[in-house]
Amino acid sequence: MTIDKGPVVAHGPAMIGLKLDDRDLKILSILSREGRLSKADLAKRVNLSPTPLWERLKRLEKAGVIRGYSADISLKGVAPHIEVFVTLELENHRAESFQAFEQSMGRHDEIVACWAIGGGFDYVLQIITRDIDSYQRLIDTLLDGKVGLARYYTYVVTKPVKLRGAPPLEFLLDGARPDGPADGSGD
Amino acid sequence: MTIDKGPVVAHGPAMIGLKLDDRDLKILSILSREGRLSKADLAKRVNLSPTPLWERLKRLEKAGVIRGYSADISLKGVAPHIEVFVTLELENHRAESFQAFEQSMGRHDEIVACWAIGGGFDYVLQIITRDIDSYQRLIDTLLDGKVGLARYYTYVVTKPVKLRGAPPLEFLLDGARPDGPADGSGD
DNA sequence: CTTGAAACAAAAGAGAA
DNA sequence: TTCTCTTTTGTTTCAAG
Repeated sequence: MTIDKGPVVAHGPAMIGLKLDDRDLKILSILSREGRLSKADLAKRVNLSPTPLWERLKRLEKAGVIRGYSADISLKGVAPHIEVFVTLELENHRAESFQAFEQSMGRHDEIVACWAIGGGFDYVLQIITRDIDSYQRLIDTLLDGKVGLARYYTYVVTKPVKLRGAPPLEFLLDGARPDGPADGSGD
Repeated sequence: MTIDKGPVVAHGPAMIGLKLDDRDLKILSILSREGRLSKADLAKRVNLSPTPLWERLKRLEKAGVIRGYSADISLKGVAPHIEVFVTLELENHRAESFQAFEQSMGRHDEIVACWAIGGGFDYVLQIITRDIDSYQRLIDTLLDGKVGLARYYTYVVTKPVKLRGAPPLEFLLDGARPDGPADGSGD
């Protein structure tokens, strides 16, 4: 059975040179932490009336800067689970191997994220699964498949130290600041 | 169609003892992908009228199962940036070293996430920064501080293969399935 | 769980600065 | 243009059954 879980990666529309002013920044910054804030309240927080805010939002969403919204689910107190990071290397570096591997990523819900990387390994995987046992079964599945794994290292998360940051918008968009004071509030 | 898996009893450090039925699961699953869906629409999608849905949602939010909502920001085409994973080990493993290190995580917006891990390293860091140069400056800051880094490995992301998805709720909450059919409905 | 009503938010338009 | 103001439609929340 192949479940189409869809998109392995949803690239935003290839867009270029969208200009974001300070208010856009603030909007993004607020929404990245309070994704369900009403547009009216958001407008107040950035000193705008609803309509202009609404237009900015639409622009940001259309441009793919805001890719979507999501609820932050905590498994704590809901189900036993472990979180694991894996760095791994493929046996061979032919394009078809990469492709086969990357497609297999989409077929496992337990693999919640995957990045291709440089620096001694080919991929980093973030996995959430029930326990070590089902983690090992997942790895075995990957090993058994046509995907050739040369080696992999397992890092079990013992404690989340810092969770869920938004990208450092102010820092990235405002060249100079060493470590942005994320908030220009006081409007 | 609704698959009846029977209620699952939540457990964890806080021992909440929250019972999640199939509909709660579906609600979580939908909201984790469409975090700004209106409650009215969500109600329709799970065959409920607004009020009971509203009560379930409130219960889930109060219990901390839904921790919050956030907008997914994509910087593609908006700002130059690189994403980096770092595995690192501290020089010494005294409690105060860990504590100092973990506090320093909170002081840098570029460090978007950090996990304590077992397996040869102490931490995994996920970093988003402007370029290699500012990445290196960040590392230097950590090296200069009282936080003693014994060694660290840098993995620059070359391609996001699978973007952070929801935790595999159905899989975690429903014992046996190897790879859950994420959806129990044809609504 | 349903109805239904009052309070509130979203979306779109007319027009002023 | 970009914002404010206004209207219509739809959503949220809660009381009562």
